[in-house]
Amino acid sequence: METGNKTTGVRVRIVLTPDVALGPGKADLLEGIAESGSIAAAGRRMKMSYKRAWMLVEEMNRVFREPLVLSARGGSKGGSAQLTPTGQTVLENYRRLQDRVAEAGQGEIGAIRALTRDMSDGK
Amino acid sequence: METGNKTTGVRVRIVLTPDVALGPGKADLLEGIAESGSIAAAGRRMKMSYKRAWMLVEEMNRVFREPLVLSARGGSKGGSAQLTPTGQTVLENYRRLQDRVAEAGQGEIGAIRALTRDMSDGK
DNA sequence: ATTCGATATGTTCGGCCGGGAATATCGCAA
DNA sequence: TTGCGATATTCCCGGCCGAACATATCGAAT
Repeated sequence: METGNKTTGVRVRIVLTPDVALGPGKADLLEGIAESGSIAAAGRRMKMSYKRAWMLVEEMNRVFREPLVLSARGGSKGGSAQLTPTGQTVLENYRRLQDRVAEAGQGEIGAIRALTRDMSDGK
Repeated sequence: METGNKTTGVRVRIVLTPDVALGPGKADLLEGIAESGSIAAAGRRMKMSYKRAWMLVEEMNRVFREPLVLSARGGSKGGSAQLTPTGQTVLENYRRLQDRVAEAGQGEIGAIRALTRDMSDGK
């Protein structure tokens, strides 16, 4: 289905500035916006408050040279949001990064997981 | 110098259980313990309170089948700590994972960074 | 003009996470 | 046997983060 699961596997974060990073959360948010055409809907989908979703979008739009998300107020639907070409590029590259990481690191990840205690056996 | 820098590049976290993960922080802590032979010293080195360092160690020792760190109280130096073979294996695999991720993802990471606004020149 | 739903933004409030201090315990060495 | 330094553990407290409310604003459609 979709990637970037939180409760298992590996998570990748690109540290862009000392206090701004791009990880699974923002990537999923971008994807949700692209699919739903709305910041609010994307936020609801991942059980995130609109305020927080909007703050993440605002943060992303700040750190990149061009905004990743364009939003519009008003209209028949009340408003809308969509990814810019830059936003699509960032999302695509992040998803590809996730895939490559999962593949390139499967040996090490497996080696580490094999040493963990829970699940795998009964309990 | 050393790996696993926090303020730049990419960070990898292996989610082991819904609320326990292995990331750069714990890896650096393991490395510090291996080098200093002390939880307290490793914590000081990375400006982390002893309490927090000890809690992280305790957490790691719990999620893995065998402890990653063995600690001893008393003695001429007051006490000591060292990595078990399992601990060394985990640390080695994590470091190798970091390297592989950095290499395998350099294209995507570069593509994303190239779109950011700040510091792209030397600095 | 009124309605509607989403964007945009401020404010408040509670939880919880981590730091710091305090305390106990251990074992070797002097 | 006393001292030392690190491990082990508890308690308190302030700060920060996010949730939840509360508004304000916009624009197309009715």
